[in-house]
Amino acid sequence: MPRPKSGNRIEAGEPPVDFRATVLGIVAKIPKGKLASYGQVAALAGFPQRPRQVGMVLSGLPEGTKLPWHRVVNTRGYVPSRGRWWGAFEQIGRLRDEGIEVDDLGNLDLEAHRWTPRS
DNA sequence: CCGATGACATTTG
DNA sequence: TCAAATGCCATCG
Repeated sequence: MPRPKSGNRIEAGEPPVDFRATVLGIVAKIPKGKLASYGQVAALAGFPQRPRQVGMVLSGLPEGTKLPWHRVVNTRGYVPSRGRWWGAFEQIGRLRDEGIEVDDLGNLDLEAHRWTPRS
């Protein structure tokens, strides 16, 4: 597996941090064509007050990750940074492939595709 | 150890 | 309605 260049925080200790693992688990459960906000995922992970750390976890995701992290957006309803970030543009294109309406800026209709977990 | 930063959220002006 | 300020917690330098 690729060894991410220095700067990848995921291996910065890489302890059994359930937070990271849990968050990734939640993201992995997001069905195709659905969207979830950071606060949503954080809350499902058991930490309703830690949306930022969720972003940090996703920021350390390896390039070959299978997690549909691109389905995780903020409450505003747009993909991270609208392209300011390293690879948002490519992920935006993937969202379109999922059947989600996304414009070039990464803006999308979160409420229209809001993923709601059921007990 | 302490200060600054951050793929955010929420509240106030 | 939009823009700005504040809060929360973890990681980085």
